[in-house]
Amino acid sequence: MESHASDPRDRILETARDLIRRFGGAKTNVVDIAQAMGLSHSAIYRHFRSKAEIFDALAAATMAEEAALADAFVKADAPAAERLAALVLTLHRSKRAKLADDPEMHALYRRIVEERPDLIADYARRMTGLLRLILADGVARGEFGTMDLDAAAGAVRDAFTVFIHPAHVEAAAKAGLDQEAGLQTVMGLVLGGLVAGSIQGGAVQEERPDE
Amino acid sequence: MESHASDPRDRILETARDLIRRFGGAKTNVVDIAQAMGLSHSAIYRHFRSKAEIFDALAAATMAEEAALADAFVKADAPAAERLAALVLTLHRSKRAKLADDPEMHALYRRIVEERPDLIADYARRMTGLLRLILADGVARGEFGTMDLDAAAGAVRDAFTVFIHPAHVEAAAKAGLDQEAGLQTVMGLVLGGLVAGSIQGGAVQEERPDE
DNA sequence: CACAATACAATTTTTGTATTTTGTTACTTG
DNA sequence: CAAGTAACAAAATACAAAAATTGTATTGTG
Repeated sequence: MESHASDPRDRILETARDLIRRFGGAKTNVVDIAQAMGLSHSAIYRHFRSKAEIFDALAAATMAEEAALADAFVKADAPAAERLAALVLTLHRSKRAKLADDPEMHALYRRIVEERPDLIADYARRMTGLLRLILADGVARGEFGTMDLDAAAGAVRDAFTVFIHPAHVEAAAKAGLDQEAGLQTVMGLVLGGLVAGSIQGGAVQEERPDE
Repeated sequence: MESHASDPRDRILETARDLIRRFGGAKTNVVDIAQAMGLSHSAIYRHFRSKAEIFDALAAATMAEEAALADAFVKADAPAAERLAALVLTLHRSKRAKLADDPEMHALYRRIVEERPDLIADYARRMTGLLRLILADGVARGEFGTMDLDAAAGAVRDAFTVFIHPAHVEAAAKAGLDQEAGLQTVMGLVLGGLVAGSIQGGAVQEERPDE
């Protein structure tokens, strides 16, 4: 886990990120990245097997940041309902902020979400795991009723996907809509359901690749 | 509301649909449609102002079919919870079936969903209205607790978007996943929340363009 | 005069080609 | 041998010319 700024992989990623922010993902190529670092482009291929791997790594980094953001709420000491609500709201705002502050990186992320279902499946799995932890804690604390934790975590993820999926967030933003009120309402509904308890999967709950 | 097969507009739409099914939306042009009807292409322009209008009308027809499908559950005489569950499940299965049986028309629909937020907003509005009717009935019957109907209907729509939005349904299908179990679980959660009641909007609930 | 065909201008798509970019390999250098 | 360069083949991209498609205006016909 060494994340020195001198790790060549990280330096490449940071340079790439900088170029993408300035000129966009479409106009950034491997030669440019190498040039910005004072190297020949083939030096890059010592550390990444392809251009796609560089771009994927940037998207993966974004996902990791979000997972870290979410993780804070899993570890926090507060009622599960509060943590769940705060987690989802934070992720939503993070996506919105990224769209506004860093549109080129958002566009890259959005593209990769569309063409790399496997990366998304991993991300969804990780996030669902975090949700599961909060739900389990909520049950342990007596806040929530009984439930099939895996099914419930997947259901919570699905119910909030529309507030976190970059394509939906972007569509809402372009239409000039604020999704936060809707998010709060869905949260009210879901928390009501969780408190009522007896949540079971309709069958074995599969993994879902969306998000 | 005359829908004779002899209405020229309908005949054009049916011909277009047939060609799209056979050769795909990309390879179907106005000249082809006219040719298939034994007309010159300019005759088509007596009835449609542009090619886009033809394609949009096909998507709108699909939306109307779904709205009709949903409407049956609004009018049915059964507990609101049952009707709500059946409505959402039916819409989900309808999208899945379309994807499997009519992939070219599904692709066209998916494309239009992406590039015509206004059409989608209308569709979402109509569907949300239907959901609202069921919710109102549920409250009247004493099945559900009190709620801000507009906010609740929007929240239900948002929570199930992932099971009905063509992009999500397609992504799940491509990954070989069945979404029905997840849908049932979300439904359990949402119904729990609706029964518990006291659902309010976080603020004034805006219209949402997704779906 | 209603309706359809033809002719035509404006776009858009396709095709073939030149250029750039990617990714590999063989070769330097400290 | 770790890190990099230079040279090169393969693939992707950009571009310009040709072809088609779209949409409109004009003309023809029952």
